[in-house]
Amino acid sequence: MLTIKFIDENKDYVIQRLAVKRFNAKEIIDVILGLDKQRRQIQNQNDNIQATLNAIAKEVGVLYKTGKVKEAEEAKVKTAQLKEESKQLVIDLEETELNLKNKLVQVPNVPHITVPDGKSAEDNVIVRSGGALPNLTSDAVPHWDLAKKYDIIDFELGNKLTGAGFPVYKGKGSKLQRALINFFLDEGEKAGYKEYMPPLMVNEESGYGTGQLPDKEDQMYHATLDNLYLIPTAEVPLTNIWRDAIVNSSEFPIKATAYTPCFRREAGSYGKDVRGLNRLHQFDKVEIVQIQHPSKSYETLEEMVNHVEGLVKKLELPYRIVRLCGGDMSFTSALTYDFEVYAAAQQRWLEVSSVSNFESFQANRLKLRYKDDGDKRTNLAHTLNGSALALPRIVAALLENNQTTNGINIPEVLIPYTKFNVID
RNA sequence: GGAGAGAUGGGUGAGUGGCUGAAACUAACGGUUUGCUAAACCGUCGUACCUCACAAGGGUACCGGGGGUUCGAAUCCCCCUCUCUCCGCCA
Repeated sequence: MLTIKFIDENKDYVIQRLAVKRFNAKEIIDVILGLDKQRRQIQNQNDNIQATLNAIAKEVGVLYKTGKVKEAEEAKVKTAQLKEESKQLVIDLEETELNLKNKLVQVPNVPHITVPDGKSAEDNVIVRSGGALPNLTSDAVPHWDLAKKYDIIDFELGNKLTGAGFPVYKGKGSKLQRALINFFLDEGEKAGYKEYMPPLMVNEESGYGTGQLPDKEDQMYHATLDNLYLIPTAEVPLTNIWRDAIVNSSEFPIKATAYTPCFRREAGSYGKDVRGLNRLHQFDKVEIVQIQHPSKSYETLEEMVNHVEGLVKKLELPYRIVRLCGGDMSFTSALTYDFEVYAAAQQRWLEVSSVSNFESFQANRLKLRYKDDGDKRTNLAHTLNGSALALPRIVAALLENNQTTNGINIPEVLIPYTKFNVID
């Protein structure tokens, strides 16, 4: 959520930059600024009435104490009408605030100045790429066939236990998951991230805090009896740690990482996108989060991108980093880099990480503020997060790219974790 | 799940209808003094909104959340949430 102040002070810029996200902001911004003006007027009126009421109440107290009962009774009479007026104003105020908020949450984050114009994924800009594309033999097969051949991931068994999109990892497949998780967490720790193990279910407030609610409600599994949501990403519990917090800027950067399973309903997905590990309802991911001073958040974004790049490099996967264009960016992001790895048998680039700077968009909802030393004022912090990394598509690429006639080779860096060097 | 107790500012904790946005102590920060890993003393020390220059000043709201009684509520009443203790159940 953008702040009204920012919109007010940068109206033309906001309209112009939101056009890059294919969002026409002109009209809604006028409505927002109008509602805000109205809101201030109403509050001002009501404050004045309250002040009068408070004064009368004080007076009545004194009159009673000095035995002037008659005068006190007279003073009381005056309050009735003021209270009526105030009541109506409070109703108006609440309604106006609600309207205002409803409009405000419809406005996406303003894309950073470097975000390219564009409609869809076609218009994303490849920033850089690395790693060599493997030369597979002609009998190379996609990962879902390999999973079956070596009996390491069982999709049918998952169907039996739960349903589509809930695979069962077996034997070396299971150990590979564990290895990747530990590898990612260890790398995160080396880079200065503090490890957390958060709850996998969150309450409504947390859902609102990071923006999954209200609009992405149907993407989350909802335990209605207790009104809890299964997390779609560790970003939700991890970032909400700092909901309603005021930190001293000397604590920046705050760096947190967590491994969690992630649960996504993925309503509306179909076709080759959901084949095998490409898209699941439950998957494992290590997430990194940073909270940073606004003046340094873009340096931090670069640092996070470099961290993720280091991971795919160490896994020896062919990758490319793309800067998302306005049309392909998420609602909440100001700048996003996607990481894609090449799955050689499917001959597809698979998105494995998305690293974003949300600037103060998320912090505004979270009420995550900071204070500079010696300054009484609070400001909104900047939040950033990224996957480092999501497992399934990494596994898909590892299996497909490293297949040989003798089995699937494990990248060097993972062997200390898997304790085996080939899946056969 | 049953019974009871409780929820106050960074922490401890006072306050049961007006003089309380809230004592006291403590932590933190700034300063004075003395000087050796410190003490004493003084000062500052919640958030949001309105007015307004995001200054000073003024106003309003907030003592877990919501509603009510009253001229006036941290204080009384109702509902909810959470925490603690005991019992039950249990990895």
